[in-house]
Amino acid sequence: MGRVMERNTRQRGAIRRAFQRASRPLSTNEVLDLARGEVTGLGIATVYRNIRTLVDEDWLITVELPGESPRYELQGKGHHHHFHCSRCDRVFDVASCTGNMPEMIPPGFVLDRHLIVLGGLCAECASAT
Amino acid sequence: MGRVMERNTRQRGAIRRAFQRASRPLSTNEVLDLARGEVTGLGIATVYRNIRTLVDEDWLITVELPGESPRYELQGKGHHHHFHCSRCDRVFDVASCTGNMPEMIPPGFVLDRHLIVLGGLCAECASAT
DNA sequence: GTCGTTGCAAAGCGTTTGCAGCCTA
DNA sequence: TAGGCTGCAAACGCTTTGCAACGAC
Repeated sequence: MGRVMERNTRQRGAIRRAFQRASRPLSTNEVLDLARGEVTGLGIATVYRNIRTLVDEDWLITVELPGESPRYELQGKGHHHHFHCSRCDRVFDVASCTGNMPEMIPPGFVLDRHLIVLGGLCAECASAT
Repeated sequence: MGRVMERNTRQRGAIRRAFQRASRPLSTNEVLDLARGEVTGLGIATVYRNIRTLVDEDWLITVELPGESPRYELQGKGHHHHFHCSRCDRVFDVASCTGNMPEMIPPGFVLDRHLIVLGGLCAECASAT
């Protein structure tokens, strides 16, 4: 019994800070770029391993998007959805939810989750047109 | 100029029929399994190549789901969304749409698409519990 | 000193591509 | 018969894993 102590390495600290500073979900490569600002030579395998660990311990949640590699963001933001910018490829949080999902399902089906992904241009890319 | 004639091979015919008979979006492997019923020895590369061709000529549309490999279905079904069964992994069409997406986006963002994915158990899996 | 963690390189896995032979038109 | 199409195997890109060295506690 008893969980093994988790160690605080420079790498793990840099990865955690990348998420804490970001206001949006990050991809593995975005984390690698951000964390390399602190830890040069940081390996991609270390980023993958730490993200998995942080998801396992519920510090991060996985944000799955259609046709995209997963993003990750801090746990505890409550129910929300996401917006994917087709120009810069970044993902942003969207606060509200339209509700009335249950009306949409066929008879006999049991609904236990729903996901909404919006797409288009983020404010930055839209104004840069 | 002028497009090159497309040939009707046994393989392509079997792949087309798999989609015509299915009432739901199919994955590459589902297509392989179904089409192999007609064409033994059918190669997976042929399935990938034909699906790509059929999407390019708008005979099929791509159904992208978060964290899943893409499914494909016949073009021309109009606006609808999808339900993913977490037990059998099959995907089903869902007819209606809740609307009021535009209200959800942050200021400055330009919305050009939205996607809703419902999840849970399909009628078959739910009744088999 | 222990043993969790890291970087590197190799292994996996699903998808794509090169190629020689096949087969439709 | 031309050239699009197919099956096989190799190549790809992304993610995971094996391993010896490293370093947090």
